[in-house]
Amino acid sequence: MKRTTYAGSVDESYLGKEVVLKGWVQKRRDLGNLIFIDLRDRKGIVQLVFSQEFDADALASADTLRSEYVIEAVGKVVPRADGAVNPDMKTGKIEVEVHQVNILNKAKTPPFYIQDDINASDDLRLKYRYLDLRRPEMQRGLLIRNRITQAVHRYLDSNEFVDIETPYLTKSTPEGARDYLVPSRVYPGHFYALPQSPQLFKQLLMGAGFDRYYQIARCFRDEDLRGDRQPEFTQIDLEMSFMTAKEIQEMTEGLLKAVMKEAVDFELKTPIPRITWNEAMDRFGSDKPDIRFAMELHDMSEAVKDGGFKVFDSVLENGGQVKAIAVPEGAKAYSRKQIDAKQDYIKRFGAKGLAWVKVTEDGLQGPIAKFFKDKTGSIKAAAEAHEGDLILFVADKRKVVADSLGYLRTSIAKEMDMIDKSAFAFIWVVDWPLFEYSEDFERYIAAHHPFTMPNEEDLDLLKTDPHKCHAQSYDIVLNGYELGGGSIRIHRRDIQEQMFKALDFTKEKAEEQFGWFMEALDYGFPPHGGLALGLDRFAMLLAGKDNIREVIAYPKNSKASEPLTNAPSFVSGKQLDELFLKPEIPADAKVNKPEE
RNA sequence: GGUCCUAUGGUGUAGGGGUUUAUCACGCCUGCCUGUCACGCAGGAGAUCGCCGGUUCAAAUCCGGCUAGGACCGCCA
Repeated sequence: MKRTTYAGSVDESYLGKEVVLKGWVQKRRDLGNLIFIDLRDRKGIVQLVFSQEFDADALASADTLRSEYVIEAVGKVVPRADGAVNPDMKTGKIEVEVHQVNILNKAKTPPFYIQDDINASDDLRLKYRYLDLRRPEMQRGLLIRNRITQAVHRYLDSNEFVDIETPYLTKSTPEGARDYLVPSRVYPGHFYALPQSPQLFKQLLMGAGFDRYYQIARCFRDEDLRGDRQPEFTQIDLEMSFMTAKEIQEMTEGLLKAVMKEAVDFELKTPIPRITWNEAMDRFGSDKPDIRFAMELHDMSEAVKDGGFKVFDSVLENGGQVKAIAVPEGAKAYSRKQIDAKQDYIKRFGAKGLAWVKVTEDGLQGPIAKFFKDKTGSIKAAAEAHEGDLILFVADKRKVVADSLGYLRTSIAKEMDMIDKSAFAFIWVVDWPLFEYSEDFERYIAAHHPFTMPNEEDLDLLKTDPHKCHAQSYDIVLNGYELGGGSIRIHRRDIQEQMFKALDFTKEKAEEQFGWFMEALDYGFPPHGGLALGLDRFAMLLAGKDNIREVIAYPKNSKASEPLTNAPSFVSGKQLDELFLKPEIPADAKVNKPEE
């Protein structure tokens, strides 16, 4: 029997017609000689009715049906009686009088309900991911993801972009994240690496003359996981020749506009606002500011200077900053205990403390208020605070101040419900530093990546004082998440060589690692640049989720394993022998995963 | 590598040394029921309270270790 339509698609246009439906039993309501079955497929749910009046055999069969049985049902679509209409259901005005039903497969009772708003653990959901994915909410997320990628293909195709695949088995390169390695059977002791991104391959495609490339590409980074980070993730990867940073951003805005329209029917206004990296750090304490709410950081140096509060004074004398945010109506909302908890939290960013005052009708109140009795007006003005507000101060080095207040800003905004959850607030963060100092490596590393073009006016600095250079790079930020980033790339060998030099590469090391790439720059390489968007994060944000696992069909758990297949796993000695591998596992190493 | 939180029938939970035969809800099973849609009613089954050890006359409960999961810091060019 051929399915005539989806269960969830049956509507009044089918009235009087015979339909063949296939799907899962969502729910059985057995009233004796009258049985209702909610039949579910990916389009929704329709009510089946079984009665002797339609077919006695079908009624008998319906009695044996259980949740999640897979069935096919033949019946007539009829209107429901006046009192039996269910206004909460899309298909609530009709039902299907079944005169034939076949069980296609039985089902065990699932470990959790196949419905939205379950609170089963993530572990259980991942182990039975195929059941989790039956839930409409999960299907909705994957369908939004699908609409995004379909819109991307359409928009880019209509703008002359060429979809080209790049290798997954490629060369390990220094810098950046830890690589996933794949041993070579043919070359003992040699390894491929899974790509952290198609970066150099897409640049070479510019060298090849394709001038507009895109790929929805999987990327791999062997680092610890977070809610917005998986070891394998998907980028919408773009690269363009002969375009300025501004032109690339405009092309991206066109893409975002198309995606927002098609995926969630949101009218994105362009141009998207731009902010420099410096301004983002100063005003929001973050390089990925959430601009759905204000509560910006304010420099309090002048207002608190010479107040006699030693903590502030000594920080300022040592070239640090005193900055603050004013929490609207925060004086009542935050108890001393809650402020202390915030203080404990920001210590992880290096903050030594969190100073605060409450703005009341009698002036400032709080442990440090006594230092600023005659400065109430200037403090209120500097912090843009009003009566009833709570002013939170952090005094420290620039980065500590930014991290701490940036965190406080977003966490308090969430707690105080200051965020419009229906908003999609995009912003470009431009003019990034070219380098950042790594405490770990005790040297400068590329802030974006080593192929990023410095600002034209900084090209001389690259030779003399490279670490002051800013870059022609840009991030696109959505609701406080780094949605994507890109840059104009270096297309001249001399600049690329200077870049490696600034990164403390010896000439030999640069040649060994990237000689193959730099040689390409010698053969008429066009100016070019591009950008990559994180598809998982994009889908997460458009689906209104707070974890990218919710929009990935088969994600890893937070310990980088996959409970469904139980990957990673041990392999046979034969497999290891073929690859010339011999694991040496320290006695204290954790080697077993659950259920091994 | 570090910090914090969690672990009790299939699922989610209550219980924080002995009034426990471990609470409740949903689910599951059996029976009844012709207008349900969170169907209803009656009955029933289902848990060695994550694992190991310690304290104690007595441990689901207190302590230690381990394991697993989650969040965060580091890490993520």
